[in-house]
Amino acid sequence: MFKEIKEDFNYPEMEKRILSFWEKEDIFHKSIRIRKDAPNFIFFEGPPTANGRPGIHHVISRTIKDLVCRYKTMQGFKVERKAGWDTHGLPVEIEVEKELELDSKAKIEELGIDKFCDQCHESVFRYKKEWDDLTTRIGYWLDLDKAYITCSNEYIESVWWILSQFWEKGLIYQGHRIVPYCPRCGTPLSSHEVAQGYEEVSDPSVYVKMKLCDQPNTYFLVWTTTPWTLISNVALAVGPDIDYVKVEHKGQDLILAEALLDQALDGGYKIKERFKGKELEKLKYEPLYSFVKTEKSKAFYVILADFVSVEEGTGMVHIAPAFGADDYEVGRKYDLPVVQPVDTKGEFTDEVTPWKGLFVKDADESIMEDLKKRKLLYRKGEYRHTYPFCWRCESPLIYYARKSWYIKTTAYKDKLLGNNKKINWYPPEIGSRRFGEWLENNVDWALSRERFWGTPLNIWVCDKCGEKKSVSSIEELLRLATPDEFLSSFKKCINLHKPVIDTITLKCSACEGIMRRTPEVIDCWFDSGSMPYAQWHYPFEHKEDFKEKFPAEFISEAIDQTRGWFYSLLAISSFISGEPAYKNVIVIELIQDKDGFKMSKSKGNVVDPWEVLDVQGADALRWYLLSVSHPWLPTRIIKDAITEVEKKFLSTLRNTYSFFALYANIDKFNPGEHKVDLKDRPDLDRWTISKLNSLVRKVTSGLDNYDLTRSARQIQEFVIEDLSNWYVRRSRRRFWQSAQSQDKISAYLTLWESLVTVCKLIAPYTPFIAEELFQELSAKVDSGSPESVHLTSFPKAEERYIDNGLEERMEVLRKIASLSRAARNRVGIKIRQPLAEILAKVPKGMDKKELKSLSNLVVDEVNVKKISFVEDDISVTELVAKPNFGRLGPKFGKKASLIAEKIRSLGEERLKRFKEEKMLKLELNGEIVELGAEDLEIGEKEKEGVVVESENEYKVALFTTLTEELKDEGFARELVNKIQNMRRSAGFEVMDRIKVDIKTTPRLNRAIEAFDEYIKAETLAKEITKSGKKGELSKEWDINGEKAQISVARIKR
RNA sequence: GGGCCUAUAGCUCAGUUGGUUUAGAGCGUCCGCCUGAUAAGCGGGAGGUCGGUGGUUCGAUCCCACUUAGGCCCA
Repeated sequence: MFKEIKEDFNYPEMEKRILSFWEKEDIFHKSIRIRKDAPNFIFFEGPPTANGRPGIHHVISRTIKDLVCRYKTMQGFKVERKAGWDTHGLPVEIEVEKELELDSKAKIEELGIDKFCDQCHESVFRYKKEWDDLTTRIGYWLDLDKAYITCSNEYIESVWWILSQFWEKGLIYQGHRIVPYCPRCGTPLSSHEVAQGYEEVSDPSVYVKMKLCDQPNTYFLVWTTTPWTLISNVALAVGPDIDYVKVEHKGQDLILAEALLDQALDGGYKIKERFKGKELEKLKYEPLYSFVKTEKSKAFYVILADFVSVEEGTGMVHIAPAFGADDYEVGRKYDLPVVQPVDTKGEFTDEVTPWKGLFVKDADESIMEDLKKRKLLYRKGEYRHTYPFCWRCESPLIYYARKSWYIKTTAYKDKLLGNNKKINWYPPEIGSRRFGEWLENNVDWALSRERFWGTPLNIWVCDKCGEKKSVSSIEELLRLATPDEFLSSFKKCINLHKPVIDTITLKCSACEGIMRRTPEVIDCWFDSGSMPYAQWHYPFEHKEDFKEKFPAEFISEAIDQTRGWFYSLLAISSFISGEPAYKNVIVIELIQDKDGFKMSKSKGNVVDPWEVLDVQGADALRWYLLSVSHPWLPTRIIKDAITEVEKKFLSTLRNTYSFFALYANIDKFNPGEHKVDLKDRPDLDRWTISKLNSLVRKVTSGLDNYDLTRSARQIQEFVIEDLSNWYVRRSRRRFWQSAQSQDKISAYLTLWESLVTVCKLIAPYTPFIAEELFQELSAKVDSGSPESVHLTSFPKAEERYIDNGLEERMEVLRKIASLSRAARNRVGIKIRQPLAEILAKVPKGMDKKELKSLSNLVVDEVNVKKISFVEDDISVTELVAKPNFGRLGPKFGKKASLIAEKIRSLGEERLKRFKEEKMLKLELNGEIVELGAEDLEIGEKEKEGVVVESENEYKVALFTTLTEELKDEGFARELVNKIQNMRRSAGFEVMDRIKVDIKTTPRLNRAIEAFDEYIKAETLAKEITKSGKKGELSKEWDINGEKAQISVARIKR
């Protein structure tokens, strides 16, 4: 028996049942085990950070990963899926800082770095269970037990090894990095943190004069909004191609950009000279301040920079490399000194005598005062702009140079670009545009972070001679370590994290001094980018695993990873292995709320995945996410739309199965016991199987090209339109017939084969319903069937079953059926009333004989006696002409109405000719009148007794004249319908035999006599009497205008 | 501020890479059909200045420029 689907069917409940089946039978691992000798399909799991709750946006990436892995498994690959956890990084620290109410680095140090890191470690795993639950619930098959964890000693050791490889090649160096820095918290902020704290403020806007060395009474006019950085000025930048002028103004010569003259200067001026920016290069000027001893030859001259614009200021940009990223970059190019007389609290150092100890921004006023006194201040005002503030303490941030370690990725930029070209990006433009263009502008990777919870940078520096050592393994660390009490306790319990690792010192190989670890940890993107190696603890263990499982065939993450994981994987693998770490990548856009806004806790528009999973279920959510829009387009999550998906697709599939189960159970039909060759099945069945195989072909090629959405839509289209709405609907009577004919068996087999194949096609998408139906349709009835749909092979398209001509002809017929229904609809003749004939015009070139053989389907569907096909236009309409009075009136005056009458009476022939010639001559009382194209409109009118509907190349003419015979049949159909309704409302069983009594008019009686057998067969009636005696149920009806009292009663067997 | 993505019916999306006729689906809505898949199924109608403005062109939803809104990344 096939399980019939109950009315209270509940998706989440079904899914949970399937989950426990998978778990009990270990289907996931079986699916890998049965492929143990198969070729690998390598998948890398991008590690999520488990210190926050998983959201609905995680469901989409996990669904896509799961889908591809399941598909490839069914395609015959061994697909191992090792889970991973990203555990380090600033977000974790911030979370813990909040929990422990710490608001600065000093507070963390006060608490103890060891305690802080312990807390971070714990925090990272706090939500792991929730992640595991969600992962399992949505059906994402992942090896959670074998997960790699980025904060484990093994993982860190691999990362160290990778870092030491960079070091060996001289690709790690120390420089400065300009970071947004909070002087109160004493910490740099990540860009994410900075973005949270922009506010609009007023800052000073000052124009300062800087005197040229070699020209008397001549000044550069310079603009800035941060006067305090003028103390650290070392150069002036101009745009090489910008036009500059020297003007005479208030008794002095000033140099500035021509475009900004009127904006910058107060009052009149006279232009004395013009030059391009590049002509100014190397011109020396006198420094404003010299608190910091700087070699004069190395600074205080004009440099060229592309970032200079003429949008505001003077086109002369003041350069202080310690306080601006652009400044620093261009400073490196010109080898400018980094002057930084500001301490970590944001206060001037002792060198800056007048303002020492003052917070830099508080010195602005006084500095401007000083410049004014020295007559170097041209003008000051206010400037409104957005400026970043610390999200924690609201102090203004300053851009500040910090010592930082870099990886010289620019040294192998060409390799990165070349490797990027080897990656298939979905969609491709991410690879070529967003990612590719960004790679073109690659800058060295700022590796270090001045934080606590991260992989410690493996570089030790000698106190005495500055010698540096990059430690590549734990073994090497222990070998080189200074033997002391710290080392002995370290050996007992290896912990590579801060602060323990900082207690380990090394002997300097150069000078016998003591080497201490540089205090920084590394960017956590380096951790995750190392996963191809570190997940295997390579090269210390699993060398074979690594060799087999690199690079990944496929990864998929959200678009915010472009500069994150997508880059770090590429940057590390390009150096270590010379290849990209992944060959195919699906980039996912972010999930938005129902109004297209991004979800955020503060907006309160976050959708909890469990709300959906507990109501609509995982399959509905998965199908929604994949079918509704391409992963790389922003997808809105709308709960009602998920319900729609469930109703539309999943329920249609379920109903189709249910239909099969209902009749198969009645007939005790076992698909394994029957066989009908395809060539012996009716056209409709061969069409269905052809469509099915076409579908398999399309879906396979879509999935092979990672086009998941298109394939989903094609499956949906097949199930709803072809299988349910055409095959089942047109075949219902075949299942209903009582004899076990070959036709009936064909119908069963065709539907069964289609359903089983669909189960396999959707198994990667909606693994639960696929399993549920497969269990019933195959696992239970077929002893040779695998125990789970996920252990089967993906269907292969049987090309020999695909009959394009047949598919095309069916399309034509469906079109005709649809037009015929529209025609009936328009004249209000219901389907139950048979009509004599339709005449159908089909596109040229269609084989009318072949069409004819299929046409019984339409004859039945639209209830006509005959259908004829023609290629030429159907002559069931006639042309009619309508006079255009708007034109005729002015043109002919009084004669207009006469002409109009003539126009109306024009014959078909003349109108046709007019249509071609666009001109017409009429004779009017012996006078010839000439009419143009716009004087009359030509329309079409249906001939009497015919209704025409048309669309594009199709046209259908329905003949509506009713003969008495047709009326008889209409009555009979009407009676059958009423009797059936009565059977059901009386609660009779499907197979019950009945007797019918109809007391009615002579006209209806005639019809009953004519269709006696038909009525009895349709309603399972043994006899039809006319006594008027009431049965179990009696009712008065109006049958097409004839009164009738119908009674039904069961016949006891 | 810079780069990139998105915008088509009330809603969710196709499509237009190749320029011209009537821009298509589903849901919703209205009307109707079917009736042993029935708490199911089917059809039809209405609904669009293809985000806005300007340009190129004989002709633009599509190409170009600008612009608005949303998103991502970077400053």
